[in-house]
Amino acid sequence: MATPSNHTQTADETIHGRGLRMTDQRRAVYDVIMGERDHPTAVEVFTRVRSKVPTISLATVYNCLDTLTGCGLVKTVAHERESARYCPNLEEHAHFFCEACKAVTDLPLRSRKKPEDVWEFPGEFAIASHEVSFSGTCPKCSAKPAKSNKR
Amino acid sequence: MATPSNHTQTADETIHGRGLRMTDQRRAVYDVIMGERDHPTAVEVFTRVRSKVPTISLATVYNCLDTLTGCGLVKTVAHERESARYCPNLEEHAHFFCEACKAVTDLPLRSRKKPEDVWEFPGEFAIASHEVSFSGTCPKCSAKPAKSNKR
DNA sequence: ATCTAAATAGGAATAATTCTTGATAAGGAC
DNA sequence: GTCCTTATCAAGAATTATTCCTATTTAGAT
Repeated sequence: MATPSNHTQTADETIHGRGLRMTDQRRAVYDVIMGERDHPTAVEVFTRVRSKVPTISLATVYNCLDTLTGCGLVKTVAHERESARYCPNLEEHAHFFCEACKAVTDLPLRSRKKPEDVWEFPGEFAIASHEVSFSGTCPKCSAKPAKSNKR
Repeated sequence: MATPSNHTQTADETIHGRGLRMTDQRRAVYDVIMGERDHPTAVEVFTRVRSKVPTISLATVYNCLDTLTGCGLVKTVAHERESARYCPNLEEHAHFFCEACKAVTDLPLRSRKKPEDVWEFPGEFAIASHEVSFSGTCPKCSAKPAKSNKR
């Protein structure tokens, strides 16, 4: 029982449940994503993981991210044509992308609301998933005196 | 006044309004997108436009698409990490991507509904735009006896 | 300790898009 | 109409993110 870390335990179980192994690389990638909840890109994950596992390759980071998302431990966030980002929040939520500071904020679903209530489906569509992203200016950047961004 | 075509006129005006020219290439690209409302990719547009302007290059198609979206005549549709698609529907709407037949369907906003009502914004976010995409199976594909897709 | 399949590192390959550059063309000044 | 300026174009090179390939390593089972 020697100080078991709470979430890693469950992740181990999930991975083993799929007949896969929790390797150092996978754990390090998972810990990076759980650690800073700032939606890093694969390259950002790579950079951070290197401090723990200096020999890891970018390809392995991509592999680990695939495995983790395949197991449902991490979610991929796509926004326009930018690099994919990774998110540890498994609750249903949307994302806000600040055009000024590039920060990504999670937007939880309001209680009792469903995305299907807002758009009209012309027929019997079977919804498997959805992705919602807002862009604009976040509170922090709105407050600032315009931030020398444009120009 | 000799038989003015309805939408092209407005597009011309919009483009001229920005100090740009309505060239053969731009018109051809615009007409392709307005013609078949099936959300083609840049390469698909390129292929179709070639029948009208056989010397056009893919780079020019990309340039024209940029110009048209910049003028607000066409909208870009991003879905996961796939090629961008282009859409002539300027009304606020979401998209449904059928995983079986790859068709993209426009989903109009229900009246008096707003996407902001569904997700919670933790602070004063200034929303400039949003993109919403659903994936799953469209009515046509749901009806079929499973379609030999997987496998 | 040995064996087998999974996983990794590293680099090559791919796909979509953007950039660069010299040539072409359109609209306005004269 | 001719000249000039600037926008636009075509073609291919370059870039970026991601995936693929393969020999080597490793974990877990026997």
